[in-house]
Amino acid sequence: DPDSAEPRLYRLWEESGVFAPSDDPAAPAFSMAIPPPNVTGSLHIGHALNTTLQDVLTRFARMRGAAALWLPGMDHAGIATQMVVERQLAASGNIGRRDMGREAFVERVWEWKAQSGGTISRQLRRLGASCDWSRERFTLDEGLSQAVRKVFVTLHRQGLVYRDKRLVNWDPQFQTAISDLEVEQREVDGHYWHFAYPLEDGSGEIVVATTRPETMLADTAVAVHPDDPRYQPLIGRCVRLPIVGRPIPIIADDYADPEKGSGAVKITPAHDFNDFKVGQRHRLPMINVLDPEARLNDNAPVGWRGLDRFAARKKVVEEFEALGLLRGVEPVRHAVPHGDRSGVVVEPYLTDQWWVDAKTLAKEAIAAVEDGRTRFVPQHWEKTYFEWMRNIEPWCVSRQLWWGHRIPAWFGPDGRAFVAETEAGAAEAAREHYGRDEPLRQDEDVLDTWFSSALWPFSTLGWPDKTADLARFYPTHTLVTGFDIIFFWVARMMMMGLHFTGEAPFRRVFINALIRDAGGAKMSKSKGNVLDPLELVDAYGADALRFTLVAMSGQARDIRLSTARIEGYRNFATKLWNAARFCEMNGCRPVAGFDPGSVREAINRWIVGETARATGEITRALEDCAFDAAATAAYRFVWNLYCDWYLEFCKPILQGTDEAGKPETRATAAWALETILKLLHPTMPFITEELWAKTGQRQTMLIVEPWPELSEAWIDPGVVADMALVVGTIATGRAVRAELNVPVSARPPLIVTEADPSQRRVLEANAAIIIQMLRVEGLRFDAAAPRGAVPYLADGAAFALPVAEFIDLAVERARLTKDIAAHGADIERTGQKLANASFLARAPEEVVEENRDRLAEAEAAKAKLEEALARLDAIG
RNA sequence: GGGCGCGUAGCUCAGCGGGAGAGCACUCGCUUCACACGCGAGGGGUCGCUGGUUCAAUCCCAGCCGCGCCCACCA
Repeated sequence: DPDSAEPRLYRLWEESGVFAPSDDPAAPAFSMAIPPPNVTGSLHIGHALNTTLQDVLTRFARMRGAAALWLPGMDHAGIATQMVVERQLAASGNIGRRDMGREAFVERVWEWKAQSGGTISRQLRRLGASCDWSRERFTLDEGLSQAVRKVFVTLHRQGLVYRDKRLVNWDPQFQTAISDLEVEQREVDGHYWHFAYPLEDGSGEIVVATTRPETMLADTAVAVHPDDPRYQPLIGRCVRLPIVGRPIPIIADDYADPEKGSGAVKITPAHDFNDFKVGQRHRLPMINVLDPEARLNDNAPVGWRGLDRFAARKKVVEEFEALGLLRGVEPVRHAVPHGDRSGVVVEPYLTDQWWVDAKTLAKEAIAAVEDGRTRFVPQHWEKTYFEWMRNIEPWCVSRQLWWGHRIPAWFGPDGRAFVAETEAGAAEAAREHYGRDEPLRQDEDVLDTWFSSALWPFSTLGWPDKTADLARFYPTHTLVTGFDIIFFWVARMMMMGLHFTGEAPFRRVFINALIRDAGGAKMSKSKGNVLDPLELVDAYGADALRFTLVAMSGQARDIRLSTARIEGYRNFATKLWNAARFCEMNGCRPVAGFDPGSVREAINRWIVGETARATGEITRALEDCAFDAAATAAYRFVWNLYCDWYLEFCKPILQGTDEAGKPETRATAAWALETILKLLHPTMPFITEELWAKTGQRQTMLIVEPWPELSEAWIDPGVVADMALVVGTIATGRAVRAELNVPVSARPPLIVTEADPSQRRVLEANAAIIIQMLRVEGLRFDAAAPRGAVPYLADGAAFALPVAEFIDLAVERARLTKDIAAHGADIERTGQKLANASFLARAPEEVVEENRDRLAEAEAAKAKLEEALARLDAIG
């Protein structure tokens, strides 16, 4: 019962301190920093996937003897959190943040953080996350704040952080600058309006087009292409800007595209990124006509001031129409930039902001991936990373918000900025500069949330102090995260990590998929297709959810999650439980000092080898982050090999009267089960830990048991071949019975009509197994099958089941004919291949050999079946 | 416009140079003493299309068709 067991087991782990890395100096370090969730958020299914994969890697590393540290923490998520709290204030009818004032508002956010901040960590615990809570960090805690200040000041001193007045993406809702990455293009319906601007001397007009008529109030030029013959005579002359009345020049610039519209384009340097560059080239005035809320400001004509941008748009169009200068309008569907959080249209806006010289920092971050210091898995994500990094733009890091790291810059009376880690440091610098004490005012702005996130892998380990943790656990081993934050986060951690520590912050980046609903749609609250991980845990258990997420975590970029799949893996957990129960009921308990390499019994030697094989597969898969392969290998081994075959093989021995074979088989079954529990533990920690305790006297918990390292030399090819014959005899025999509708209750003898001496030995040795599993009455060796016995072939041996009384001759004839035809087709194809001279000449010898064997086997089988069919015809 | 990825069984996906696999769904038979969340047996696929490379192509290359995502684009 996972409901009660899971929390109990989690408490046991947590209280015993096993989540903290071992301090054994001999243990190699393995570390990961969690992608810190939003402190006021709650866990969604994407977190569940991300968390599960990290936990699998952590538990795997821990069991392999590493000092495994998975460091948890939360992000203050500046704009997102501020938004939530502002909404709460609005909803509760409280005064807004501006009326509250900065201090009161920030206090309010801290209150909210205290109240909701525990949600995520509780949810992570429910999933079984084995992170070291004693090292939990928060991006706004004192240590990390110190790291942030240190980084900002250092970068500033190095000229990599600077203040600049230029266009930013301005979010009028939050009234802050946002970075390019926080801008989301949305397709919307709009219009192209064609406006005529009269030449200043009244000798004509020039037509420009725009989708944002209100910006014309800030136009400072009209540009045409220098080679455009239509406009040659106009270059250097002026138009009189309607409504405003300002004369503005007609300039020549390559930016104007003669193919587009009239070939002339209005230039609004303060409100358009392209126009800004044109304005810089031509030293045009930059007139900002908007206020922070995107209303017209005092640079707009009297009578227009205070008007909202969209109202202004309408009014400009009306005005042009009234002036007889509207030359056309056409509808257009186009992409318009929106704030990703606010959802409102953002405006290019001219302000002073702090910038990070990302281009310079990117150089080493690119090199580190190029030379493999950091690898992406799947590797193709490197291309995405390179693409962005090689075209990176300066990063605007200041935000006009209140929730976040206050920028460590103080302004003097003349506006000069003094950047220092402390106010005292800034004051000292100011004193030095001015020659006396001057009043300083700290920058009101805070840093982009991602600025502190960029430091996460080393700031959480104590940087800038030279802590023991930093020395031991940095760089981290693997980062597990989603592709949606490669730019926001991964790239920036690479830049900052390399710049400040000289080492890439992680050796490997595993990019996990995005979870969609069963139909492939993105999960969203509005669509109502959200699967809440906690509800799934309640319904199926954390292990089943975890196994599902791991099993579905291939290299594809999305996962379509359905509850049917989770149900399937819940059944797997039940299967495991029942296998353990079987062992318990049959006295299979771990034996101290048991040596798997020394077992004698064929079935036991076989399962020992298969266990070693599965262990190797799973280990390699986990090493490579091939999570789905690991899950599939484990699933198949447990269900289709251990349960379906091995435990069935054990029954005749364990439930028989002969005591001689029992001890070894019990010990082997228990050992294999124990190994299974270990192999499954990273993925299904709860049920395996529970079964670990239930199936033996344990000194330690499974979570700290050593990972199995089994010799693949235990895979004995002879035993594998022998058991293949036993399996084939049973499986094919069952198929024959089923096809011919032989009742389950019928117990014919099994007659072995052809078997070479070694096969005969194997069949005799495993007779009890065959008798029980094929439900036959006995095993006889007799070259002459009785009349009406049904023949079948398995692994080169021939068998007959005397079930004449149940046979429908037509059905049996059809069965034989179908098999003969199949062999015939095989013979033809293989024969053709072997008749091809270039195949014989160029294909590797073992491939040719394989085909010769195939041909011989098919021919022999076909001959035998034809013989049987002839006998049948003789009867019928 | 630039980039990335995906088209394999009814559905969701593995496989990625030597006769196509899994889970779910479907059909048939089983209350067989671990398990009906089960056991056993089945049906079902010109591996998107067209060329090329190769003794051999689902797998490698090119082109095309279809789908998705990211970046840029408010003349």
